[in-house]
Amino acid sequence: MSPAETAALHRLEERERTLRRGAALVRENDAATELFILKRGMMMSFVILDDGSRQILRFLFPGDMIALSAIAYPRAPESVAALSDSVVCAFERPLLARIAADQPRLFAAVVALDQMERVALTDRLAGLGRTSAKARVASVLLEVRNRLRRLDPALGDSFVPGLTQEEIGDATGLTAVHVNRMLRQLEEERLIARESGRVTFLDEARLARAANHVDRLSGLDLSWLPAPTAG
Amino acid sequence: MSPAETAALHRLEERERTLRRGAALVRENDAATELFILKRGMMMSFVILDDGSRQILRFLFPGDMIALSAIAYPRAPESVAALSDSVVCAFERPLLARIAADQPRLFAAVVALDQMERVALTDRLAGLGRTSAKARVASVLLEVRNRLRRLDPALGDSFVPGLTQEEIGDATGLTAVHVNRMLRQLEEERLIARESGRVTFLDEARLARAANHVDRLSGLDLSWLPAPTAG
DNA sequence: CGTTCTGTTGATCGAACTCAACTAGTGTGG
DNA sequence: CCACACTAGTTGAGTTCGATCAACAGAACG
Repeated sequence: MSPAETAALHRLEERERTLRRGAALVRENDAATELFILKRGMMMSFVILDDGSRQILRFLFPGDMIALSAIAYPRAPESVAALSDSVVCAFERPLLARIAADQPRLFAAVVALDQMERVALTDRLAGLGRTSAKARVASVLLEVRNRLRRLDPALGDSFVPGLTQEEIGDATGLTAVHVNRMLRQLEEERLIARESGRVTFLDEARLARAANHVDRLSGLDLSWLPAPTAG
Repeated sequence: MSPAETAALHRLEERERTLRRGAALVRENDAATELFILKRGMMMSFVILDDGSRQILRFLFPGDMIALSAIAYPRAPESVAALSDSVVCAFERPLLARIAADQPRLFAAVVALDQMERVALTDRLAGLGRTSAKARVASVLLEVRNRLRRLDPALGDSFVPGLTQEEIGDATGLTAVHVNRMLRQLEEERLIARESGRVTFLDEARLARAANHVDRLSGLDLSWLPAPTAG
């Protein structure tokens, strides 16, 4: 990465904001002039339907870009709230425009990251449409563990998801009661173990199979991007 | 739009390819070096799960960009096939890179379009997770009509979806049998009428309510984009 | 030290699936 | 030109998965 690109990235991270668990960062239909990068903690984006039910669209981890849809929409299409105490960096829309103009390679990388998220979204869509409740719950566990491990490569088979069963339900389109039964079933089948909020994968291969899990980790390919611009 | 931008757009549309109904354009895991713009016809992107079931991720209409995920992934994460006889324009990845570098404003517009599609995807996700079978079927009908109307503003309440009930089922996570029953129910409730493949909306307001439909048409906001570059 | 949140468990209900049979339209090859 | 096959749609009967309702236990918390 060139010095100019590094500088541009740092400019995005000047203004920090702290959020407590449960706090809202963006509300649906808010005017969308700000974008964010999650610095620390875990957040979620979601929508509330007419009948009051909630669908969690995405879990957010440090490094994730929040509210990129502000590129196209004047109002936020989804809400964002903190699942744990979190820190975000806020920046204004025009700053991104300047990057698009001055640092095309950097902007293309942002777009590429967004594509990865889009693919994750389609995987989730396929899961919701076509897999069993047990598979969806297993899938959330795998996703969270994998994201956490990207932050701490030393993380093994044991971790604390930091999600309530209701939150897992809202992500998978299930009720909290049924999530509970599915977790219990995964436990009975010796795929996972649980103790006070901590989950341990006992047989990850079998769990991945039960979840219909597709591994997309096979490295990105950004080689086709334009060469770095000078200075 | 500046002349240079127009020229760049035309360069994307030099190579045309024709597809018959049912023909595959991209297969999951294909090497992804090409991108496409749909010129005429209707297509779909989908994935096939381990158990053989299909989840349709997105219906594609003229003007839509196909396989933008090639920006990030070396292999296609989803398949694309023609729902009717179609024409696409193919171009190579590096051509998009050149646009990113030389026409930042144009590239940002591409990104904005992609965001719109991302939002549509999240709306679909919420529908799959949290709405009834009837709502999902109604939602597909509304979506297809609205997209068709964007191409032909004269289109009224009567149209030919050009989808089989099985395809509607694969888009909504339902079986073809149940889609049939839901269509019949919408008919009995006098929300729609059907005759030999043609669908007529009898009470669009009530249909939209039944579908939990969110209208995102409220204009885009691209005003913050950088100024056009010279020539 | 009550109140609230989260998790657990049982009983019952209902939406959507599965399986099966049948019809109508559309080719299509002999 | 017809017989056969194939696709798409329709309908009924029975089953199942996950929702709903309800009750309670423990932890967290002000």
